[in-house]
Amino acid sequence: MALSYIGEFEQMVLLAVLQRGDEAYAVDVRKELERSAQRQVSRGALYRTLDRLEAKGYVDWELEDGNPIPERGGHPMRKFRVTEAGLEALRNSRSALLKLWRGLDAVLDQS
Amino acid sequence: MALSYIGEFEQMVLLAVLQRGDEAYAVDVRKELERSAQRQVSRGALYRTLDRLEAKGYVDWELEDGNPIPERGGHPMRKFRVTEAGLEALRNSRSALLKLWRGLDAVLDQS
DNA sequence: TTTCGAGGAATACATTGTATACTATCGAAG
DNA sequence: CTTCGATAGTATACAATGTATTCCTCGAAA
Repeated sequence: MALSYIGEFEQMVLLAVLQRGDEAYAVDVRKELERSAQRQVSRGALYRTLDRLEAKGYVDWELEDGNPIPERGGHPMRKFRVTEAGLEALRNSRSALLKLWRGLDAVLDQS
Repeated sequence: MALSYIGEFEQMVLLAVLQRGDEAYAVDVRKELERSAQRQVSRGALYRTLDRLEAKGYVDWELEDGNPIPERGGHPMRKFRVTEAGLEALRNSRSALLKLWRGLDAVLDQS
């Protein structure tokens, strides 16, 4: 199981974490996903995927530093970050897709 | 199961079929994949995926017209083609990824 | 007619995708 | 200080996808 496979949803979650920069709380990541991918994301689906990405070493997280207590109730919020390994995986996927898209713009571009 | 999900490998297989144009025999598709995605693809994996794509209506195929018999033994070769629904699915995936990549070039570009 | 190579199908199992239900914790209402 | 509701996260369960291994079938060469 050398280079573990990265699924499509995992890829999108990683990207959404990156997009959020310093504000990569699960809730924000979910909003980013629904906005960009135009699809519903259940909380369970997201947390499950984040856990798996963590197990692969593609993300890590810390409890927020500044204001330790979330706005209102609930568990302490985790702030996610993409690791170097995660970046590497993203680069690989992207590289492959770019190659496969090459020359197909006429068919794939939606105007 | 309204808009059925399209996995990453399915997406790549669709793209490889497109890339091959009129020569989209399974064998060629496999070569295209290994070349672009830099990864091994077992025959079983490919045929399984092609079958699923067919079940979703994303590809169809016909037995080759010109020379009806393969070069040497074996089953008749199937020539695959991406359907309009398949193109639609590809456009959706691509659109989502392009959105998620936006602004991350500095991190994602591998030189 | 036996062997061999090529294309494909069947089987089996691991990994991912996804929803639903559950737990815990805080602020506010009473 | 007890209850309620909202919020953040966890657990469980199952469907869909990813992937390899094995088997089958057909011609051609020997």
